[in-house]
Amino acid sequence: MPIRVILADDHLLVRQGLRLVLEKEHIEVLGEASDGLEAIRMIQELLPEIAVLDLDMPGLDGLSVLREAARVSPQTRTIILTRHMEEPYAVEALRIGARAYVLKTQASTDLVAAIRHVDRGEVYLSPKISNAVVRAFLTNPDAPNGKLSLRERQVLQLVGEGHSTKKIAALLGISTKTADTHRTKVMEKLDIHQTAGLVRYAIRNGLIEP
Amino acid sequence: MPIRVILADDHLLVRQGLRLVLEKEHIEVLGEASDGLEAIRMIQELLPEIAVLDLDMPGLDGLSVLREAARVSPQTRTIILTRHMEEPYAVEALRIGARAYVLKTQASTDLVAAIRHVDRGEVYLSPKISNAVVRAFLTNPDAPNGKLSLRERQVLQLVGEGHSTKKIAALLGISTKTADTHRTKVMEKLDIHQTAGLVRYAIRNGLIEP
DNA sequence: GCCGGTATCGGGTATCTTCCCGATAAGGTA
DNA sequence: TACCTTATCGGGAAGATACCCGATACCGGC
Repeated sequence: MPIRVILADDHLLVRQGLRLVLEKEHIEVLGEASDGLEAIRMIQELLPEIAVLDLDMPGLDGLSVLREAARVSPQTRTIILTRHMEEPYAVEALRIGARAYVLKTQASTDLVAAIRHVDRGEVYLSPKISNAVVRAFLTNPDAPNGKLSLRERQVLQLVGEGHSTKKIAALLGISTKTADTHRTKVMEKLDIHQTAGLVRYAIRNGLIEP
Repeated sequence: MPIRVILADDHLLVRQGLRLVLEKEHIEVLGEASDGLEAIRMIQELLPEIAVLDLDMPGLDGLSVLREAARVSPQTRTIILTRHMEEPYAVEALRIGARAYVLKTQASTDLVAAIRHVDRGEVYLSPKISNAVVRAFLTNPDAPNGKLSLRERQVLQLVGEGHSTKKIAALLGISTKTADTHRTKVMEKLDIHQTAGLVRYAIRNGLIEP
């Protein structure tokens, strides 16, 4: 039986290319998602062995999807696919439970290798990231980088994308008041007190694109 | 004789996926470049009919490659492949001489269509970008970037810096209502309708720092 | 001399933001 | 067990935003 995966990346062109790569290797692509929420729905419905998640997606980023995916389909293993070489991302991803971290700058064989390793229950890291991650784990076993909680980062990202609090609440499936609380918490923690400042912070920290 | 192209994108994984897509369509991929300088060397050596260039590349971005490519191989036609949907990028690219502008969020058939159109000497734009670009050309045939008046740019900059309308009015020595009118005008002209979007626009256009 | 763009100002309103106050529950840590 | 963080939800209020309507005035181009 072939390995069954879903692909989540906001670029259709990239998804279709990856699908060809994987199908050539007899890896079955059950579905494609263009944003985080769609990815979660798809994982919940299709229960794939493996989910390949882009780190930069509108609405919900890969790390947030990761956490939610573990809830709706614990047997699904996740692979983070990204252009970020900074190890904080990788460390955070692994901490949350990702089984592999693959750089988009690597060859497609790297993704295939990651899928095969993860399918066998192993953890896989792109060669270029390995050293940095191991070092990061050794030097700093706990304490990530951010003062913000995961939920707060999600809300911040959506604020940066221009969504209203009500819209954010709808996207995350929580009440407007809760979304507002998260937003307020973010402002308090960062000591930033207008939308414009939040947007600039989100851009500086790579949560969104300018 | 098949169409001969080179691919320039800093993500190997993406390049390899695209290569499969194109080869399936009997488009020959002469070479792949992972940065702007490599792309130029490759264009100079291989003289492809078409060069597919990512806009975000380390070292030299797609637009700069565009200019240089026209010098070293005038017969090579260029296609910009990007994740940016903002029309300023597209307008600038076309101004410099790109023959097509394809979004990564579109289907791979879109890139294939672009290559075929460009090979026939035509210009191709991703459907989602077309309207915006046409509008930009019609409403403003010249004028580099200045759709906004001086006063409007001042207000936009102050908005981006996080000031309230009242504060902006005070800083500029005008009434709150006037400042509000300018702000509204900016939103209308740019077709952006939340503060977050204005901030990102201001950053993209160098009005403020992230 | 008319038209378009810029700049100035105002009333009004629906929505959103920012910040108070409060609460419950789950989870890990000391 | 006691404590803290996180996440959830609510009422209320003051201010800001987004957009609707209107107006006057200057300036430059055709």
